[in-house]
Amino acid sequence: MSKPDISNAEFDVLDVLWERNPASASDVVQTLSSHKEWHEKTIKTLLGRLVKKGVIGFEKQQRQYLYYPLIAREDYTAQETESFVGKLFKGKITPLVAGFATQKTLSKDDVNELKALIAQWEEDND
Amino acid sequence: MSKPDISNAEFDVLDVLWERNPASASDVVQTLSSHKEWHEKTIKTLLGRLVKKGVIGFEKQQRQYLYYPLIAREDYTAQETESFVGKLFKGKITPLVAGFATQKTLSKDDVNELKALIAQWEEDND
DNA sequence: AATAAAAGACTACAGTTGTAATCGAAAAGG
DNA sequence: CCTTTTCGATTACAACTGTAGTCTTTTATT
Repeated sequence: MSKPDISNAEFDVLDVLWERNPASASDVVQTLSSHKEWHEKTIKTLLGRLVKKGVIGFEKQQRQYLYYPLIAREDYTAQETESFVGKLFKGKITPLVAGFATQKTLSKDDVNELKALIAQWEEDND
Repeated sequence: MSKPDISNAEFDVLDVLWERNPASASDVVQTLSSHKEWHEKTIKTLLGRLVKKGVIGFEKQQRQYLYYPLIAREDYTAQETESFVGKLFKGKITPLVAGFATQKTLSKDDVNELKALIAQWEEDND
């Protein structure tokens, strides 16, 4: 049951499928062509690897395959976030946010969103 | 000038040096022995790789080397955080915190710390 | 002094990753 | 029908990783 490791390149492909699903290999190639200079073959390889890892599935449509994700983006991000925060911040988000704040400068909107989030939390558990 | 990639195993070694520095190879072996079942040779290899990557340095003390980090943990975490948040949350921390909150449940203390952080921010930039 | 233990250097080796090229079958074009 | 294009499948191949083992040189030990 261990989460299959998804490499960086694989992630970019998977991310396309999370946005637009199902999609054929050439759909993915098209979508990625705007911001990546990857050869078509490279993308096909990555799709194949994701299939082998059980991260995405496909169904044949005539000769082409239509691919789709087998895991939800939220689940993936939740897991990754947990391990990331665990690894670098002893599992606490506050220092992450603090560090982020000092370096990236939060916008007023960001801060308001955070406040709203906290207010919501306090309303839920009091 | 590209930040050298630090692998997971390498990170664990580096993390020891961030806590206790300078340290000899056997110091690191000792420290890691409590929570990792790594062979001494493995750790030596990792130290060597970190040196080659320019992530840590050392100075000879008689026959042994004393290793020390060449990059600050804060700098490393800042960079990693930025790329992590950029990759998974379009660069916004709020959704990260939100996702974290729904899954990991924040403690009252966590929330208070966040509030303090925000209050501080608002005081600084108003 | 002879030998064993210990340190770092070098070597090993399979699995993963990035980045494709080639191969065989099928479909589309002429 | 024969040729070219297009799919997916298979193969390639070097760099990076995890995980040590061997070699050489020192320094303890007996």
